[in-house]
Amino acid sequence: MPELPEVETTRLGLKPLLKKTIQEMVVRDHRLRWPIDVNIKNIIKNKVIHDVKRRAKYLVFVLDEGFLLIHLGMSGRLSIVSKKENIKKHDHVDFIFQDSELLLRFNDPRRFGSIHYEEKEIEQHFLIKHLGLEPLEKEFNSDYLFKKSRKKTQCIKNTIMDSRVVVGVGNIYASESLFLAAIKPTRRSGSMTKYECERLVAAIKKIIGDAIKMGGSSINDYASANGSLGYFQQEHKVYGKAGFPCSQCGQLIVKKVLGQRSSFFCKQCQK
DNA sequence: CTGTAGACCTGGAGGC
DNA sequence: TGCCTCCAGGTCTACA
Repeated sequence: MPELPEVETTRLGLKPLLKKTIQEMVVRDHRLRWPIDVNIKNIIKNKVIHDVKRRAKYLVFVLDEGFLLIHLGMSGRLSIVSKKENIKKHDHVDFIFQDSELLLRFNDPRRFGSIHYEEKEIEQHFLIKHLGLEPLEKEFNSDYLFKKSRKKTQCIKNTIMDSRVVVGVGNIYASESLFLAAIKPTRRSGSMTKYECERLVAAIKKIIGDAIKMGGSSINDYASANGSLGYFQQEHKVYGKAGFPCSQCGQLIVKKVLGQRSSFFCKQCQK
């Protein structure tokens, strides 16, 4: 999927939908990570989109009443396209608007994405309520990570990818952040010093912040809502670079599976 | 409570 | 060309 910077890039690309009224939601395939509730299309009909926010990797459409919650999973994409645009494979859902030649199209080959409606408090939704801090908020700091990592025996990479601790640190940015902080992904979380937590928090904020500024990582032609491509993938220092020399020291980058996910790092630079 | 493996699903790449 | 295996941006759920 899109990692957090890609979701944020998508969110920014959805601005043209503000103040538009949803005329119809067309569901061609309801079989997403959770089946799309058959009632949603009736509930959101004629509602106005007042804002599009983001919590973790969830896009939150603020309607007159209630919220539409969309997750892109691994391969999901939201694009604003012309009503005349041909329907392609995996174009599962369309949102059609009143007085508009454009529509919002949800495409997701692997169907790990999801679409939910929450009537009341979005923070109480079952997919949202357990979530930890946003990486860019100031409460996510070295004191917090140090406290959270105490007594943990798991690898630090798994801890920073745990959404109950901090959200939005996906597989690419976890490897990149650990490289920038010069910390081995296999380090036991409980062994992290206060200073290392400080470096890691700073690295996560820098990597994610920079990636957002650059429009995300366009792996496999990932594109934002307006079709533009991101450039952050050109900045990857270790992710997907197994066997290539480290940009810092020249030693070959290695790949190791942690928590069933590929992790990339430099044995020389990361301790 | 913690940590890990399995599950969901499609498609592309590479080997034979 | 076809078939097989492996791998992929996420994260919930079950189980030890």
